[in-house]
Amino acid sequence: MDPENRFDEMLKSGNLKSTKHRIAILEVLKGNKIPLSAEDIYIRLKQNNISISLSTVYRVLETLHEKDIVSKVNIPDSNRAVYELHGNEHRHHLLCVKCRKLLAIDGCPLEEYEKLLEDRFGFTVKGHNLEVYGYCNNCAGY
Amino acid sequence: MDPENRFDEMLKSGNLKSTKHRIAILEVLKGNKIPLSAEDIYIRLKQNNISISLSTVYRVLETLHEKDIVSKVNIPDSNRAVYELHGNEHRHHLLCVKCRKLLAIDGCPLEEYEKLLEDRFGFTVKGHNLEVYGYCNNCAGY
DNA sequence: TGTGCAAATGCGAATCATTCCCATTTGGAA
DNA sequence: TTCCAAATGGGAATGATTCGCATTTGCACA
Repeated sequence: MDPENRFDEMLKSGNLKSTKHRIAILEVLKGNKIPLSAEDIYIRLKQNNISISLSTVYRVLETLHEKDIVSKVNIPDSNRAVYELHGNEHRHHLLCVKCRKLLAIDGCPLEEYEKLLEDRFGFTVKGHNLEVYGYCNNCAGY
Repeated sequence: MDPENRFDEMLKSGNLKSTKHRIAILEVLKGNKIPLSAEDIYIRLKQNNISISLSTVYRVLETLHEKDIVSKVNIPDSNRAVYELHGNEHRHHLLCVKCRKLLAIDGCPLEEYEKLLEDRFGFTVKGHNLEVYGYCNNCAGY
């Protein structure tokens, strides 16, 4: 199945209309291994001569995030969020505080921990945010 | 040792001058088990007839955070930060997305995981942010 | 294949936590 | 007590994100 049809399916399964902007944003995300900010996406779309408003980029990302099509990553010590198409499994990232590079980590160490918290606190866990930061191997010497 | 002297010590050990505002902020934090936002602290100080500027509250919190006297907690899905006096060990929180209550969790499940990441990615881990969210036992039924 | 209407979008203004600027005040070393 | 770097006040600036509202568009149904 070609990518655009796959995106159509994803949108339909979330009861979302399939619009050229949503497809275009999904395509930008698909073309990047690194999570992108709303503005990054906006700029890439402009470069591809796609006319869109920054508000729309935010709205689309928010919508796609609600439908679990896109995941939202909060950058530590910053008020920026970045977004990525997620496969089915959720993941976390390593942020280099020097070069600001983000590395994706597959898997998540918190599954049993969440169960423990549910037992201990009578809490119904819906999710978590985890970002790990430090120095990447290029920046390790400071 | 009385609390004020203890705060003096904490400030001195971070090469910080001991000012009445810093002491007052530390006292507010000490009097609250729940992490407070800069504005929460500002309001409490005003209620105690302490004249202070909101900028100063932010600056003091930032400084105390840098010196590891206070820890900063980012609230998921919000651009607010809250602060608490931390004992020596770091901790995480459970956020109820309905009533917005924060529950402190003692301990941290990520110590070995960080070592694993260092080995796997050649990354020097400096820290992490982890917040878990869901429904507390009062809000569990939605 | 047209029609209608809810959903999506554009665009600029508004929000809101936080930071910045710079003039004034203050802690504490000497 | 003096003096200077550090701390503070207060208001403006920032910057990411959201909101309001008029306009456009996807698509279900006729």
